[in-house]
Amino acid sequence: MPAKRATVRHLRRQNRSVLLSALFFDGPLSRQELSAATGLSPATASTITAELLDEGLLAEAGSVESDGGRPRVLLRINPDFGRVIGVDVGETGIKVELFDLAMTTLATVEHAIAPGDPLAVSALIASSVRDVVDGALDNVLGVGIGVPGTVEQGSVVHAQTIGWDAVPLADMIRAAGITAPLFIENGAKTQGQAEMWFGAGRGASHVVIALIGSGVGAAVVTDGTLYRGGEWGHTTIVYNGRPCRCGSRGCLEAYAGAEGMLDRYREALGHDVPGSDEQSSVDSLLDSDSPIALEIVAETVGYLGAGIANLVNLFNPERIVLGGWAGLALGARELDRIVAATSAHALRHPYGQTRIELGQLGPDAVAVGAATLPVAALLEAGADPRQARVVA
Amino acid sequence: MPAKRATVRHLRRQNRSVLLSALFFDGPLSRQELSAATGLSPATASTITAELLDEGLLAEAGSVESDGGRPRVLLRINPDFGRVIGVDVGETGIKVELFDLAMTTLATVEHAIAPGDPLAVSALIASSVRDVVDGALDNVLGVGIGVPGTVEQGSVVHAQTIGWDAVPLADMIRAAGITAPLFIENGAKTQGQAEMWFGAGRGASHVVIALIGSGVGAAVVTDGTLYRGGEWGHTTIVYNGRPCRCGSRGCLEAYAGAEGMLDRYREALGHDVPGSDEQSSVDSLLDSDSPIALEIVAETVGYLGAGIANLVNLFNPERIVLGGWAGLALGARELDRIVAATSAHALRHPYGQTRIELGQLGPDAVAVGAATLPVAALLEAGADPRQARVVA
DNA sequence: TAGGCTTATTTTTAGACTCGAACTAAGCTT
DNA sequence: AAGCTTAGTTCGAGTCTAAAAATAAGCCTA
Repeated sequence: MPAKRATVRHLRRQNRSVLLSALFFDGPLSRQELSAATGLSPATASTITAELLDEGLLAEAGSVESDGGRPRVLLRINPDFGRVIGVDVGETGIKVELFDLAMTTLATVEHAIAPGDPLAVSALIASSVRDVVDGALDNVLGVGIGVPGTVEQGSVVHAQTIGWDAVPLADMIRAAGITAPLFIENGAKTQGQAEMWFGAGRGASHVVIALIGSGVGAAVVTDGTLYRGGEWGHTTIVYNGRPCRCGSRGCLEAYAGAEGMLDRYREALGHDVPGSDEQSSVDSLLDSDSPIALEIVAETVGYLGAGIANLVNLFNPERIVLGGWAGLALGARELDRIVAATSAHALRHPYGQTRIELGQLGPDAVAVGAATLPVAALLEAGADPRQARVVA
Repeated sequence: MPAKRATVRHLRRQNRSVLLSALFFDGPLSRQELSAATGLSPATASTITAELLDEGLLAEAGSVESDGGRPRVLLRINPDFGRVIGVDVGETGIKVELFDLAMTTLATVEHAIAPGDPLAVSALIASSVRDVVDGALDNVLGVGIGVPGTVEQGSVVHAQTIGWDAVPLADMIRAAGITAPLFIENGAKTQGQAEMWFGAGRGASHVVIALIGSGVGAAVVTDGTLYRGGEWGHTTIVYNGRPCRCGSRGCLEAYAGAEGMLDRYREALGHDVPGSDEQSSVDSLLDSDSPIALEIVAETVGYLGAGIANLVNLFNPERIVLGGWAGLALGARELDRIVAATSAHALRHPYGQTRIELGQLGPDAVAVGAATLPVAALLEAGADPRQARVVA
């Protein structure tokens, strides 16, 4: 039942959408190039661009001389048509960033948060949003918010690690006076979206972005669209294995997550791991030459390889992107062995079609990815003229 | 980059498609009901049905009297517009079935095959297709073929269990004189498709169909569309566990597949399992009251639950359909315990949104599912009039 | 410096399509 | 038989894309 009736208006929306997307992703293009890139006739490309220019969504971006012929006028998305905001709600703090439509960072604000107080957090988000736009909220096309948990109907958040249970975040932020459209999504997915648009996922359409931090998550892209689920970390990989904080046993996260890795290290050592915080502890583990540390790292690589192999077998991706702070730290030193471990566990055929790469964006990508949500909505709706704001 | 330009012609195709789909899935409908069901205006519903009636794709199906008003004329897909054929290529034999567009079985042919001889099999498929239509090949809209392996570009088959490596099956069948359009797909997926259209998956749009036979596979439906991959059986569930026939260790299949289950039973018993074939051996295991058998079954339920939980966590389906001959045999006796084991391993939240059910179709569903492939193509393309055959 | 040439856009025109409104068809009730 | 009710069709308006023709804007050459 996904098929939906189409009316003549949908045509224009759809074609506006492909045209806008072509411009967003493939930089400034002339009308002619646009026509070629989208498959639209030059006539249609022309009328649509005229419309979009008129609405202020597009802007001219110089022209390219030719050797004997009318020069092409380049067009691009007008970066100043509106602003988008990305919010990264982490386990210990929030980060709010303001972007223009070229995704250039214009302002950033960070605050620490205490766990378990959604009301305070939503108020903090609202005030930070106001700070970052300096009061000019009417120019904001939307606010994307990445949260460390699952999101229902785009508005209700369940985030165990910060003690949120069925928090109606969208309503709360609106109640705090933010009227711009809100887009709430799992942080792993916003980070995955960022890698897809601007990082290691560019150009591919079947990708798994594996995110390894304190916990373990994954974002799955199939046929170019980001998939909803993705609780890869709580996939059983050792039946009846180590207890996991989720209540089950033998989850991948309990072995390959930073916390699980350090727990195992601690047990093997018989004492605490050096390092002031989790991140430096992981570094010290990875950099240690002691046999115990080497063994723990080798084991981790093995478990991670098996976990990645599961993704390869299930999703048959053309690319696997290894990200997350712990994933990047481990991958920077051990990528070859991770690849080998994956190969040992995966089916030959899907494995032969995939490539494992390191993520290109740091964990800050959560906010960028969150900010892409309103942009994606804009591109997808073809910036429906019926919703377009009048630009004075 | 998935977005594609739209022309005014696509409109009609799309609307023909939704209208045809409504009729296919929701039985005979009047034009008025069609208009309501599809969202099309009565005018458009009328002109499109007129067109389709004219082309022979639709037929009238009586009328419904009303209390004081013009009676509604019911329309349905003309079952005799064309025939479709479903082929089930199994590990020991093939089955070829002929259907009309109401998916009524009109003829069936079965043959045994020897493994490792693609040429003979393709010739056998071709001759069986000819047999089943009694020479009337020009009436056939398409032949769907379910194979026990992976399919590339819809034509090249890799099927380890019958010794096929990169077999260009489509070309071979065409070379054997079958000119009808061919649709080749993994058998687990065709079976899943059958459950979606006619079985336990009806009406849902996020479903995982778990198929447990000698081996283990899954078909994943997201947002109403069947996903490509799905090598669930070779997902690591016991790190460094039992060797699997795929070459890796600890795969789910080595524990929850019929073969793996019987292997473990055999080891525990210390001697062979009673039963003339795999299927009867499984029955005897499931029906036995011996402590060893009970223990093996309980273990299997546990592994299977963990495997299903992985699917729940990863895909967040609204429904899990347990199928395959061994899955049905096990599920018929142990569904409650399978549900409990799944619950023990899955995250509470996605688990709360899912329901586990038994498949409603037997393993014969492979052929039916295969036959749905050309039907799906017909519905999806809206039976493009430019491709429609002229019906004398 | 004026034509000619080349390439890029815009205008014009034709054709396809959906929708709303008016209209016709086909039954039942009184 | 007139009126009522519901089903389906026809017509006109409006939207949209594509192909073709026209125009714009440069370079090159004589």
